[in-house]
Amino acid sequence: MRNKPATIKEISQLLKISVSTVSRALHDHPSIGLTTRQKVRKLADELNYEPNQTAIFLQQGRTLTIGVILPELSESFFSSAISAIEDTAYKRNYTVLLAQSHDDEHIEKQLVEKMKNHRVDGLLVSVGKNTSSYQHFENLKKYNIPVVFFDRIPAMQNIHYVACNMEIGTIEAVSYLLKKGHRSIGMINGPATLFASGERKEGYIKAMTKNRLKFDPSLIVPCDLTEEGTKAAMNELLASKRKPTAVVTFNDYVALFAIKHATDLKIAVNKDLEFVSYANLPLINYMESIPSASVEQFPYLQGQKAADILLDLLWHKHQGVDEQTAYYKIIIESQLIENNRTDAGRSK
Amino acid sequence: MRNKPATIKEISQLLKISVSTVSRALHDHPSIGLTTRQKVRKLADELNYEPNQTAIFLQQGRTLTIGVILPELSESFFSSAISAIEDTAYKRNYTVLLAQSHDDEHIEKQLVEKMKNHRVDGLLVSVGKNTSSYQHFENLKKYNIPVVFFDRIPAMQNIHYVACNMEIGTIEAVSYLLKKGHRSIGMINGPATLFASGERKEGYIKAMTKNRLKFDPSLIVPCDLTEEGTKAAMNELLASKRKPTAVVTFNDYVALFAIKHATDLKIAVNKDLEFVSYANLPLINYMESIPSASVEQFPYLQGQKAADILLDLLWHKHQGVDEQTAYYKIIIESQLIENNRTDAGRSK
DNA sequence: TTTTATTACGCAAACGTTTGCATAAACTCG
DNA sequence: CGAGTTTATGCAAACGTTTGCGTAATAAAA
Repeated sequence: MRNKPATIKEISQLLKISVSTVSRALHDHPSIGLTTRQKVRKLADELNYEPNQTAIFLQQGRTLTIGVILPELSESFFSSAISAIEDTAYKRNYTVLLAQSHDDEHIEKQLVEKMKNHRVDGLLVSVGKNTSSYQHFENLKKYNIPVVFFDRIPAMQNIHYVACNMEIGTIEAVSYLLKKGHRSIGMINGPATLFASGERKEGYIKAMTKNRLKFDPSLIVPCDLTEEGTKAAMNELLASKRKPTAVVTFNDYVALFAIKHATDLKIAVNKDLEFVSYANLPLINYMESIPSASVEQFPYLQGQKAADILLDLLWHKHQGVDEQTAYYKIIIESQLIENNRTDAGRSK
Repeated sequence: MRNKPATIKEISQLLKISVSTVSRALHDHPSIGLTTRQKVRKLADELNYEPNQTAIFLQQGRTLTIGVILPELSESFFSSAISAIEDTAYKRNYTVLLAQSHDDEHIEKQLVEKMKNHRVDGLLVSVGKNTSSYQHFENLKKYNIPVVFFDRIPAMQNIHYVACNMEIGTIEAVSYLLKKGHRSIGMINGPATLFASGERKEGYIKAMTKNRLKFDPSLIVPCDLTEEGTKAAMNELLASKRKPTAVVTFNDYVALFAIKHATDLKIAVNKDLEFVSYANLPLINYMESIPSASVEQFPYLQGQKAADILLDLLWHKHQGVDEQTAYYKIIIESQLIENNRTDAGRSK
C-alpha cells in the first residue's frame, strides 16, 4: 500500500470509467448501474479510499466545522461548555476547531481572523474580559458567518447569544437564607465593572424588597476576587454594625477563600456564619466545608444551547433560507441548588 | 460590501492582470514589480481579501491543523492538557481540531476516521480506557499521518508518546512519609487492571526496600475509585493489624472520599492519619483538609511536550526528511509536591 | 419500423489557490 | 547595434471533488 490516500481519479482510471461516474457511484446516485456501482465500491474498499474533505470543502463552500473561541480552556466552566459543544457538534456531524484567547483582545482578534481563513461555517464565542472593541465580530457579519455568543456577551446589537441570568438565582439564594431565619445577609460581590456583579446586586436587592426588608448597602462589599481581597471584604463585613450571619459570595473561589478565613477566625462555618455561592467548581461536592447552597450556572447547558442555535442557523443557511432577521437571545435562569452531597453531577 | 469573500481572481480581473501575478504580489515574490505589488495590496485591502485556506489546503496537501482526541474534555487533567496543546499549536501557527471519545472505542474509531477525512496533519491522542484494538491507529501509519500519544498509551510497538511515570513520585511520597516518622503506611490503590496501579505499587515497594523496611502486602488495598469502594478500602486499612498512620491514595477523588470518611470517624486528618495523594484536581489548594502532599502529574507539561513532538514531526515531514525510524518516548517523572498553600498554580 | 422514454454514463466547468515554465519588454555591455 | 541578461508578467496545470448538461445505448410505446 502506498502512502498517499487513493483518489477518485485513480479509481476511475483503474476501472476505465469517468470520475463523475465514480463519484456518483460512491454516493449511490440512482443513475448509476448496479454492476458499476458494485465494481466501484469494491475497488474503493480495496484501495481504502477516503474522500478528501478539503477538496469537498472547497467545492461545496462549507467545511462542516465550527470555530470555538474561549478565554481559558482549563477553567472548569469552559471545559464543561466545550464538552457540551463537542457533543452537540458530533451528533450533527460537525467538527470543532478550538482556540483560547487568554482574555487578550489582540489574540482574540487574530483567532477570529484565523477562523475566518479556515472557513469555519460558524463561530461560538465567549468574549475575553478585556475586549473593548467588537469590530472583529462585526466583520464576520459582513461575510455572513453566523456567530453565537455565550456566557460572556459583548455589548453589541443584533447578535445571537445564550447567557445565564444570575438575578433569579441570587433572589433564590437570598430568600433561602431569609427563610432559614437570617436577617443580616452579607454579599461579597465582584468588581463593579462586571456585568455579572450588577445582576447579583440586583437580585440581592429584589429579594430584600420582596420580603419587605430594608436594604443595607453596607452589607454588599465589592472584591477583586483574589484571596487578599476576599479577606479584606470578609473583615469589612464582620466589622459591620449589622454583623451578618450569612454571606453570599461572587463565586466558589471567593467562597473558599472566605471560608478559609472564617475558619482561621474560629467561626463555625454554616453555623455561626452560613455561606451560599455560585457554582464554578466541579468538586465542591467532595469537600467538607462548603457553601450550604450554590447558584448553578449550567455551563454544559449553556454550551449545548449555544451549539444548537448555531447549528440551526447553519442548517437554515444551507437550506437557502433568506437572511433572517430574528436573533436568538436565550436567557437561562440560574437556579439555587442545596449542597447536600448526595445529588451528583448537577452541572451536566 | 457583498457577502461573498473576495478572491484572487476578482482582484486580477479588476486590475486586468493575471491571477498568478496577484498571488505572487500578495506573497511578496521578488519577481513582481513594485508598482503592481502596491496596486494589488491596495485593492486587496479595500476588498477585505482573505485567502481561502480550504483552497490552499487542497493545493498544498496540508491543513496546518492537528487533531486531538481525548476521553473526556471536562476532566481537569485533560482540559489542562488541551490548554497546553492549544497554546503550543497557536505559537507555531497550527490550529486544533478537537473531539472526545467518552471512553467509547467505537466513537474513538469514528473520530479517527473523521480526522483522517479532514486531513489533519497529525494527531494527538489519549486512548480511551475501554479501547482494546488499536487497528484504527495502525491505519494512520499507512497514510503517513503522525500520531503522538500521551498519558494513556496504547500497547503498541513503534509509537511516539509522552507519559508520566508514577513510580518515582510514589517513592518520594512514601519516603516523605517515612521521613516524617510513619512506620505503617497504607495505600489505597486503583484497580489492578490499570497500568498506573502497577506503577504506584512498584513505587511503594521500592521505597520500602530502599529504606530497609519490610513490605506488608496487606497495607495495599485496591479500590474501584468510587466513594463506596474508598470507604471499604479505608475500613479495611483501619482494621488492619498494623493500623496505618498515613495513607497514600490513588488520586484526589479517592483522597477526598477517604478524608471525608476519616473525618466522619473523628479521625484528625493529617494528625492521627496523614494523607498523600496524586494531583488530579486543580483546587486542592483552596481546600481546608487536604492531603499534606501530592504527586504531581504535570498535565500541562504533558500536553505541551506531546504537541511539541508532533509539531516537530510535522516540520521534518514537511521539510521532506525521510521516513525516520526513531520514536519519541518521553517519560516525565512525577514529583512530590508538599501542599503548603502558598505556592500557586503548580500544574501550569 | 419509427418515435419516445428510460437508463447509464462521460465531458467539462467550477471551487480558489500555488508554481514551474515560457515570454515579452527593458536594460546592460562590449 | 546585436547578444546576453535582467525584470516583470502571463499561461496553464494541479490539488480532489461535485454536478449540470449532453448523449449514446437500450427498452418501451405507437
